[in-house]
Amino acid sequence: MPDITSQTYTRADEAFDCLQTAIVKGDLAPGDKIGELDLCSRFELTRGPLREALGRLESRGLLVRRPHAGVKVVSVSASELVELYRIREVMEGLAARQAAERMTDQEIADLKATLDAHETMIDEARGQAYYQAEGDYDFHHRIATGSRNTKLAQMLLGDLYYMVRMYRYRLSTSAGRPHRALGEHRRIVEAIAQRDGELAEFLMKRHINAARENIEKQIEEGVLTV
Amino acid sequence: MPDITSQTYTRADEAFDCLQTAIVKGDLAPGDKIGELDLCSRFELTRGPLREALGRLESRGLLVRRPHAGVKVVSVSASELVELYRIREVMEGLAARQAAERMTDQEIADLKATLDAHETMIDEARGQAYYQAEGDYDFHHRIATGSRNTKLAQMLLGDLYYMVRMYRYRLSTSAGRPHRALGEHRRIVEAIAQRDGELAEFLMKRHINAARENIEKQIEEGVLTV
DNA sequence: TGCATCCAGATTGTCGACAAACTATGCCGG
DNA sequence: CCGGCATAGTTTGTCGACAATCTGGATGCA
Repeated sequence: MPDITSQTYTRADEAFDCLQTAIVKGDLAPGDKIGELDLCSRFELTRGPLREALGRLESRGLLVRRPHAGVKVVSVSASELVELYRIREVMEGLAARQAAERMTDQEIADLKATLDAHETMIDEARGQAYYQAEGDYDFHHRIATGSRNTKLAQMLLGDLYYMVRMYRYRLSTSAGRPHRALGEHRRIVEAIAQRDGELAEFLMKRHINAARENIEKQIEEGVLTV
Repeated sequence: MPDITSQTYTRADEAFDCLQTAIVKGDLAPGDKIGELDLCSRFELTRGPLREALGRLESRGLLVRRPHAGVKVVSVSASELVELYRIREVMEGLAARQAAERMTDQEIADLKATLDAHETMIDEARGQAYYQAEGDYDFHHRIATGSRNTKLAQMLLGDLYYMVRMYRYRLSTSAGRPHRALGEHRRIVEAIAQRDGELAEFLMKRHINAARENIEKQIEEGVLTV
């Protein structure tokens, strides 16, 4: 019997993961024209699997490809980043509502514990920005999966979050925002724990709206290029 | 100068389109295990481009792939179809709101003309189901692009609609629904024409909600297998 | 009879090489 | 001096073949 857990990673999967993280972490800057054999030598694989991975990345919108002309990392303008948050607002609002209806008590308890861990991290102020960013991602990740909506989770985790994270390292978290964000998170979890889907949706939408406004402020201040 | 409009279709693109339409039209039934060289002989191409296309389809959620075990068309359960409509509700609501804010007067006029064309088609009752289905798709398509939200349109047109259309041919449109749907469309367009984004969003959400309830009714009646 | 094991066949993953298309450099004409 | 064009070089798209892995049936044993 084939071990169902072994998942047998193929070279294409490996290439896909490597490229995706490379793009998200910024090792491959937006707008870069990257050659296929450059990537082959960098990741120790041949062009076959690589091209398959490139196809997947293109389909997810992280790469743009012009036939015979090469592939370059997609460059998301600041205005498009704002549009991304508008999508997040409605989709994560839905996720929060469904999570309130469907999450198990155990999952909710874990979610609370996660927030406690985030709080100590923020209070200790060590690597504030990084940990806050990862903690934020963790929080939204749990709610997306908790919605029990397969396609919704797939779209959020597989598409939107990667594009948002591409720009996360550029965004300066304004002082005091981590604490405020944590408070918003706590209120959302409370609503979920009370199984109040309507409230959870409202709070989540407002939470992401606040994040969007924060970004728009940075754009006006010229911190982020349009 | 290379003609920007010529787009130079590559074999992989061709394979992608062929497979996508084959899946949507039902030529490849959900759950089918399909072999790579079967597909190669069917579409007159080799495994290289085919595998690239398969990677894209998999990334879009139309196929599932297990290493060394082959690829099969994704089978969306009826409950998952309902979840899809929940996503559509919030995303198309957003699209309608942004369309109300951003569509040009010309686009709105075209949209109205489209609805008029649909009405005559429905009244003449020729190919009612088919034309209604295509007309409905056309309507939503225009609003998605009219939102000027690149990623939103991409997710709707490139992901959700294909999965919904996979099941469209199974859904029996209940008598009188085309007329009612057309009326709902008209009201949405009116709101857009008046630049009332909030109302457009509300009406669109209600419109898709009605479609979802129609599907749920069919599920209860056993028309659609769960 | 039922179950586990093994083997054969077919299928998938991977690789290297050939042909077509684009980019850039240099040249020519105005 | 500038713009357009031809050519060389590189990169991409495509193809066929080899090796690793999974599926299904037959076999042996309890």
